Amino acid sequence: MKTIEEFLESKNIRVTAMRLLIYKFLAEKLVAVTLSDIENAFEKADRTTLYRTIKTFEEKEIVHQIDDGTGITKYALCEKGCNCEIETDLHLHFHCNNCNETICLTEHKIPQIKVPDGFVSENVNLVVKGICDKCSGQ
Amino acid sequence: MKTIEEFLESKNIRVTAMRLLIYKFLAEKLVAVTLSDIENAFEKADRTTLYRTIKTFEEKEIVHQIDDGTGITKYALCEKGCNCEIETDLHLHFHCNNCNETICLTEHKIPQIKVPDGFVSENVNLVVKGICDKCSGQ
DNA sequence: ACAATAAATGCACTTCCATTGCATTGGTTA
DNA sequence: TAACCAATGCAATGGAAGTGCATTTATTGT
Ligand SMILES: [Mn+2]
Ligand SMILES: [Mn+2]
Ligand SMILES: [Zn+2]
Ligand SMILES: [Zn+2]
Repeated sequence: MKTIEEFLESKNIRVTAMRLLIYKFLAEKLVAVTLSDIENAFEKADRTTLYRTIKTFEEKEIVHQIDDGTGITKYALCEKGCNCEIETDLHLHFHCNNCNETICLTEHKIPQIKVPDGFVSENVNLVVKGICDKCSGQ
Repeated sequence: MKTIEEFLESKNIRVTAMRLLIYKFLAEKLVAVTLSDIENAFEKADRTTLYRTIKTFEEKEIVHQIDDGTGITKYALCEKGCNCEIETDLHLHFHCNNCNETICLTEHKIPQIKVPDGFVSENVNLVVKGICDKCSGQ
């Protein structure tokens, strides 16, 4: 079991106090978060630092960005099977219309989508909207 | 063959000069447009009017909104088979990474997506990105 | 240990798009 | 014609993303 420090270093991410905190914050969250969510969790920190930290995580491919259609970019830690570095083979995302939370369905792969002749598919964004398990009352 | 005026009235949209112009603009476009696109096409008109016109068209369900992941909302006229009033049965959209245009693939229905137990799927946003037929050089 | 260097952070500012309040215009109806 | 309501125009706001630059902090070489 690697420590978080070792993990970050293995991804060529310099370890700082702020980065550790943000990583832990993301790790204990079960849902995708916005920059504002992180901002609210760390009121003392500057927004730019949080922004650049998440961008660093994204570049180093330990976080992926999610466009769930709300207009606000969300982020989540990449998990085993996430494969976000590969443009194909992305998992799908679920956005709850009730609680407004967005979660990765890592194990749910996006089916092969047929496109008309002449079109070349490079990657796919698939967001299912509806009611999540917590909100569906069961 | 209904006139545009008759069509708008049948949808409970009051006919104005501006609305006719915008409707025709959308109708002759083969791709989804942004508010800025409309703005550039009608420099004399105020941005707010264009904005509210497109929102009216959306409410009255003759236009649907497209989130193609560029961060800028796009709009396109609903066509036969569009069914955008019904939350299910949406068609897919294609965004070209080369020319940056987004088009409706109205005839391409979104396959049924399985979600885990407890989750209820209400609708789906599916955007395929890649190279369009014009840009793929054929 | 110290100086030189590079990276991370903080602050201010900007840009872009979406959206709203309110005054004005214009068209419809009694 | 007067009254009314919808459409339009102008101005301002707000939210989110992104950037320039100064400062602090960490790393490296001597
Ligand atoms: Mn995900
Ligand atoms: Mn469409
Ligand atoms: Zn929910
Ligand atoms: Zn193209």
